[in-house]
Amino acid sequence: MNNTLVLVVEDDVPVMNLMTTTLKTHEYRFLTAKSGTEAIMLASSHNPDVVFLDLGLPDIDGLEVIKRIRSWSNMPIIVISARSEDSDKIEALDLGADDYLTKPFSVEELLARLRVTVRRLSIMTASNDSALYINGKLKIDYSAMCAYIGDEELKLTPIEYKLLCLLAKNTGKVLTHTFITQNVWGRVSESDVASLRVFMVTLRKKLESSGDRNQYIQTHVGIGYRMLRVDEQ
Amino acid sequence: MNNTLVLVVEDDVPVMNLMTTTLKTHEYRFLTAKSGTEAIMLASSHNPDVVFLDLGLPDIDGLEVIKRIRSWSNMPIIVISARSEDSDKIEALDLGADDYLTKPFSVEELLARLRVTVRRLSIMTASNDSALYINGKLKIDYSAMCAYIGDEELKLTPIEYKLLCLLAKNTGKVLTHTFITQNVWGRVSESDVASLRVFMVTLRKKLESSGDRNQYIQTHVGIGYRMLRVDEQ
DNA sequence: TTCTGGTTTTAAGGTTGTGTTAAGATGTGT
DNA sequence: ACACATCTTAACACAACCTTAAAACCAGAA
Repeated sequence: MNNTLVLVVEDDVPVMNLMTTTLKTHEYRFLTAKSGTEAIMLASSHNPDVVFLDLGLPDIDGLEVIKRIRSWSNMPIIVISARSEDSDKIEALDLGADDYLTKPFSVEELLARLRVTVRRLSIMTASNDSALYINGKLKIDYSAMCAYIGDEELKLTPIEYKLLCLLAKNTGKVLTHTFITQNVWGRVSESDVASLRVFMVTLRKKLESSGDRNQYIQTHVGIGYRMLRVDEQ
Repeated sequence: MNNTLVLVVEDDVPVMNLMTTTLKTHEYRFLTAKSGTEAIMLASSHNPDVVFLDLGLPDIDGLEVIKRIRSWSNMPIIVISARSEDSDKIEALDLGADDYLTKPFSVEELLARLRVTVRRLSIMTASNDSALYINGKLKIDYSAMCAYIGDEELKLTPIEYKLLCLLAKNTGKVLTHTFITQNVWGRVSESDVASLRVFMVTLRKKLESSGDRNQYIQTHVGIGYRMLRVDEQ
């Protein structure tokens, strides 16, 4: 079973079908978008592992889609385009695309390049992430998606958990409001910052439960929040 | 100045020259190998950032070179080959190549794909590293958005922090009042210069806390301010 | 010395940002 | 449809921060 989630952005229905059936037969999970705005929304809300992006979209230019996604994420983007000029390739690659295939493309090559990308992702995550995060009494088991204070499991909602992980993975760094909302909600609107504040309250309360009086999360006025490394106690 | 080291593996001298002169003009550092065995030796001894690999080599098959390198390293390998069959591409990519260009290739595209690879490398390493400014006891961790005197963290307000960074990034240079206010407030009004003075007071006070008697910030009457480089003490 | 222009320092509003609560909206599973 | 959990939104008190003004200070020049 393959767990990779691919976002396919393509407005031409036959091509789209070709890609999705290919992905399906090779047991990839996938999402589809027929326009740039839809693509950006899905990319932010579902955080796919890879994006297949056609440049010729009905609404926004594909290059603009790359730019928007790159403003908040480094997710791999494989461009699949009918434009075969060198200048098009170079522009897309320099804007942040990871690969560029020209139509008509070979399905087998597409799959091979997808495998390259997935392989690279696994190398990156394997080397950087460890499954267990420990800071003071706080523990996070990423693979189990659980957090603990001491031995007691925290009952966190999905957003609270995401928020805690984001802070934990950046322990010591100040994260701006917009960075946080982009990574948690995948968008930035004023109201998200208000929500963020509410979540910080509940998250802090839960962290302080079980009599743990450590100050894990620090506020930076006008900027954002930071998770502190805490001494054992 | 570009610090990326590229290993170019190619037995055809004209093509080799094309690549090396291209790399030279774009200020990449590079090594060259004309055979598979030489390539493997150089790859292991110099640990290049990227490998350009021609598949048609006199001694070992290029695919074998990929296999050997992948047995101990994940360094990016960009294959450049005369074989344009899909099956060749797929085999190379599945053996561990990161990209595949067919000859004759566009120099500009090669450079663009090199930039993609370098960018990806920097993303992988940048996540943990933090850009650090050090001057006497003063430290600024830009990625964490924190400043320290010795080991003690300074509690700076947003404007104070911006101001300190601006001065630090221009250590040794005198910055005019208007330059500073433009960069901190994004506008220039008379009152901002008054505010600037107040901020200089508080900033200096915070820098002098913890008994650090270094004079970091110098006043230039009628002009502006300057951050001085300070001796260790 | 006194004056002058620029700077430092202090302190008092005024503005903005944050924590907190609670009610309403949304979603999910039964 | 219902109950339940979760999320969003709005409101408000409080804290942090910024601006402004005014006084003290410190040259150098008359």
